[in-house]
Amino acid sequence: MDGSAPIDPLISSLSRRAPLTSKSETDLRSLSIRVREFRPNHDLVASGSRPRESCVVVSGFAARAQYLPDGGRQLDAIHIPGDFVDLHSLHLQRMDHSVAALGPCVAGFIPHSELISLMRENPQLTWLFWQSTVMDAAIARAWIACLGRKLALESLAHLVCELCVRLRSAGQVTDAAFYFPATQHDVADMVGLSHVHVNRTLKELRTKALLEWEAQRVHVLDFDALAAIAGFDGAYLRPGRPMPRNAPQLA
Amino acid sequence: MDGSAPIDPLISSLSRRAPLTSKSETDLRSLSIRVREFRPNHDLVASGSRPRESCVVVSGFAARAQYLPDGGRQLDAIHIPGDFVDLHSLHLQRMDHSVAALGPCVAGFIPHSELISLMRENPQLTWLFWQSTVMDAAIARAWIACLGRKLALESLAHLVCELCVRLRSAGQVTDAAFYFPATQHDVADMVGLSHVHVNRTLKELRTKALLEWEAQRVHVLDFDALAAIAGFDGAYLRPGRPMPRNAPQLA
DNA sequence: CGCTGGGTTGATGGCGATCAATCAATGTGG
DNA sequence: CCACATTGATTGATCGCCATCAACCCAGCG
Repeated sequence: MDGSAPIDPLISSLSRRAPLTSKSETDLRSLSIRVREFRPNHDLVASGSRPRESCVVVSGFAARAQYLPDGGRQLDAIHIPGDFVDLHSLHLQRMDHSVAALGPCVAGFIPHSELISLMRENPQLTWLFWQSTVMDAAIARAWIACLGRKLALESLAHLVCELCVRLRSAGQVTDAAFYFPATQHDVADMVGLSHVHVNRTLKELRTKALLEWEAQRVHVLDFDALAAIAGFDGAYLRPGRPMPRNAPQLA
Repeated sequence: MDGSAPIDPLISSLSRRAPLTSKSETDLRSLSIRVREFRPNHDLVASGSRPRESCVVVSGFAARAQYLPDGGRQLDAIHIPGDFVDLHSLHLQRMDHSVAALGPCVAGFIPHSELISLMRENPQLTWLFWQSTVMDAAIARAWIACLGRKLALESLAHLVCELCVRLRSAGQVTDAAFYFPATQHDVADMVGLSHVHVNRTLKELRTKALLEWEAQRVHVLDFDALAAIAGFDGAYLRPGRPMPRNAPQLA
């Protein structure tokens, strides 16, 4: 027993939303997880595949990536430890995007069949898994607003605010700073800009003494100012509704 | 009996994804629906509210709207008859966006409590409702790619392709044309452009003989050419995976 | 010690925003 | 029946944010 299991980040992520019943925790720990390590930029999940297992980030970061016909790339989600990166693959015929490691990343793969039979007997986990996919979608909507209507400075500030809030609740922010291994090229593909313009805009945020960002370490110097610039309201990141008394069933 | 009930579009939409069991259809018809009519641009659901019911489009169109601090607006989803517009509100504390009628719209409101108790006893509907929220998210991802990395011409072509495919499967496309009551201002807020540029870009699509769009009627003259311009691949709009044998439960 | 990946900076250009005006369709009140 | 206002489509002129192209620097590394 080394005191840390690959399922721990997921358990800890879910229990931030609702106190897990002891049955839920036992059920989760009974899942078989195949653990794999990934190098930066390598695919955890391939676009077009038909996954038979779902993937949880154990440590490090992952990002969903869409490749465009012209060779361009657009990222549409960032996943931190404890996040399912493709729980929605339970419901989709084919992956409409790939998932790539952002920096070095450890991921755990859980067979769909086990997730299904687990949910069959555990309404709380059915509820929380569904809720995970819903909260993912809320983040995607915030990105849509950034991409559609915000300036570069605003979008980048928004990204930093979102990461900061999510990582803080995951306990990965210390002294207002967190580790984030994305290159400026990666960041450009998140906010829909060129890497050159990302560079200049980050410089502007640095010049304004709002943040520092070097050596894969983001230091948030003035969160409130960043949030003001970004028009950031973190409400969409808060835990969802608890499961109602008579929760839905999946069997 | 007038042969058409407000629940019909939803039933027809769900049964396109999976053959509904007779229990499912009976359960759906037993729901109480409060029907309301909305004028163009009026809110079906208000941002910031905590809905206790979910809303289904019965006829017409609705769109999710986010309002930005500077007064700007970004739409992040279009809903056609049979779509739940806010099923995710089951899981969210507060609406992080509003839902507005696009043209005249009739909507039905179903209490969350009834949806929950229905799902408690009907795994197929639990599965299909969850799947609805997942498919919504797939569409949102496609919008992210458009907003982040596509040119105006490509984005607009993509929008038309998406609408055409969705409306065709809903049986609302005849002679390659469909009714769509959005103004150019609305369209601009979908694709993240100014209404002036939307006007010019639509003109270009017209000039190229790819579509006609007047009097709220969109006529798709050359779908394949539009899809080629847009880099449109409709795979993400296809029905999701069927419910596995041992489906999850929510009770 | 050359190579490679990532960050940084400058010069130039273009896509699309903004400002502004016109026009058609519809509606409203006198 | 006709001024008048309103909404939406359309077009032109100008401006600016950001893309693109092109260097250059630096650190890590085989």
